[in-house]
Amino acid sequence: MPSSKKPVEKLRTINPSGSKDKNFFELVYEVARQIPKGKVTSYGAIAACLGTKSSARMVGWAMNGAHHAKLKVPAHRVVNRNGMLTGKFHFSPPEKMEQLLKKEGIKVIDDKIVDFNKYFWDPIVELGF
DNA sequence: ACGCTGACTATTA
DNA sequence: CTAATAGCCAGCG
Repeated sequence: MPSSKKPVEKLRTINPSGSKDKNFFELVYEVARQIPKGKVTSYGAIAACLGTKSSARMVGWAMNGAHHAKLKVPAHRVVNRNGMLTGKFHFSPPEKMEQLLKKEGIKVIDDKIVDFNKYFWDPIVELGF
């Protein structure tokens, strides 16, 4: 990953004529915002909620743009399937992610959430899917 | 226009 | 049990 460290502002340009792709990013942000404090979820869960469970990577990519999004998105509450903070290095200070999680009552050891299953928040279930 | 990379996940060896 | 591989889709050189 030597390259590809550019601002994702171009993400807004991906939509030529108001396709649904733009909506996809919006949906990701929306779902992420629904995550209650002290809870976490995975990229795959959000992807599945949107119907694109096979494209969990796109959710992660959406998070990339979440930082520049107008509305705040608790990206720190979104981790991978193992409960590991794989995206911590994408935060302003990488430590900010686990810092926020610990602040919300979630224990993080070695970049991994303790009792992940216990704090897991499934959008498919919680949002009524 | 082609190919590599990536905040993922599930499957196969 | 852990390691490698294959789908996934959009952005960038």
